[in-house]
Amino acid sequence: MQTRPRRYHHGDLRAALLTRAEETLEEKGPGALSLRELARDLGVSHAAPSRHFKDKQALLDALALAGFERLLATLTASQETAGESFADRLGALARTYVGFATANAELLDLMFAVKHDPEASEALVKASQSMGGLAAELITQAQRRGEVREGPLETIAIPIFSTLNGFARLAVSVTLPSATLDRDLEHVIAHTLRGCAPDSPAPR
Amino acid sequence: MQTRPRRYHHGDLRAALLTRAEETLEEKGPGALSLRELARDLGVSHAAPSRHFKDKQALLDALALAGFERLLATLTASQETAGESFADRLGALARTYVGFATANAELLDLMFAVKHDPEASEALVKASQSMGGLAAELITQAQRRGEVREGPLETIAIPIFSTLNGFARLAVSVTLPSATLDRDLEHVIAHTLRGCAPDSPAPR
DNA sequence: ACCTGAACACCGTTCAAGT
DNA sequence: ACCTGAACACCGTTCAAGT
Repeated sequence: MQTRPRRYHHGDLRAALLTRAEETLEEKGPGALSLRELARDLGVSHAAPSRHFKDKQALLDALALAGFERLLATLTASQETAGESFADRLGALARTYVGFATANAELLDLMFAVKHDPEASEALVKASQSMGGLAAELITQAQRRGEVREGPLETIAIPIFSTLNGFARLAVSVTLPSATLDRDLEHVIAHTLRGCAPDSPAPR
Repeated sequence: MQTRPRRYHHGDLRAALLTRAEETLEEKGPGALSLRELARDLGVSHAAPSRHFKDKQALLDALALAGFERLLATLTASQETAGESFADRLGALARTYVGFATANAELLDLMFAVKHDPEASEALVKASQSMGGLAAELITQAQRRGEVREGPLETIAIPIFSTLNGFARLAVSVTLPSATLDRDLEHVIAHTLRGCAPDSPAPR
């Protein structure tokens, strides 16, 4: 009765699992994520997912990795439409980062979770380091423009990224009231800019 | 054959559950935390924990709450032995915070987890806000001493706490290499101090 | 190559019943 | 008041077997 032959079950179980998993992750939290339920939702047997992910943890790792890739792409795009000044670029980065965090709260939690499979960790470390690379670009460029103080990269990049990621995660946890979130973010950006400013030129 | 009569099972199941839960949390991660195994470890029936925690989540919430209380106590103590200057006090706070984070990685994850029971959340929000109170004290005092720029409290406290908590969580996740952790923390402290410094007095 | 079905050992939660 | 034992509905994982 099917007009077109149905392919395997509907094409790409692996991708379908990831998509559906991320939906239920964000909707119902990580505790409610069950391989069996995923399989049920997609109309395959409960053992089918094991063909694509050896483990439940393997699926979570894949989810986290995809999250890093998406975040990195969004951050990179934010830099392309931003102005030239460090203030503009940092602002764009921060707002994009926090936007991603609030829209993907559980996913962000997963991405920075303490525990991962040792082998998947490698890919995850690499992915999170690409974000460090992006921050490095931003800063060295701003240093060349004289908008950021001189000094080894990591003495500036790590504090900035700590602040950004820290604020994003506070925003997403119960800690910060969401009513003042936008305003608070602007304070964080302003504060960060202060900390990056070059030493005021000797007055004369 | 017991020389002394055994009390109920050994006194305080609730406390015993929390203690044991935190041990296995830090040892084997949150996924390995099972109420049934906890009960087995303590030699009670698998249904016994439900007398003290209506839920698995309730136990996790209690764990998080205890974590906040312990962290707050440690931070408060760190201020009592620290010097008078803002640099000293902030440094002591930061080192203590990061020390707690690395020693209690999984617990910190739990404390700032996205999802909690609505009713437990209230207590958790209150607990995390006491930390805000501690930061507030630190800053207003430093403002009075002229070591921190003027301005509404939240424009300084939120950025500081974001940085602190952000660094602590990066340190604990896969993101930062542990080899340079101490050095990186000092950079973060120095950077934060810069961002808090009062405007340089008008030269004359 | 990809999936199924049955099986195994484990969960969390509930509830009558015991002391 | 605090705990037990059985029961229920659910897991993740494995493995022979099917196509």
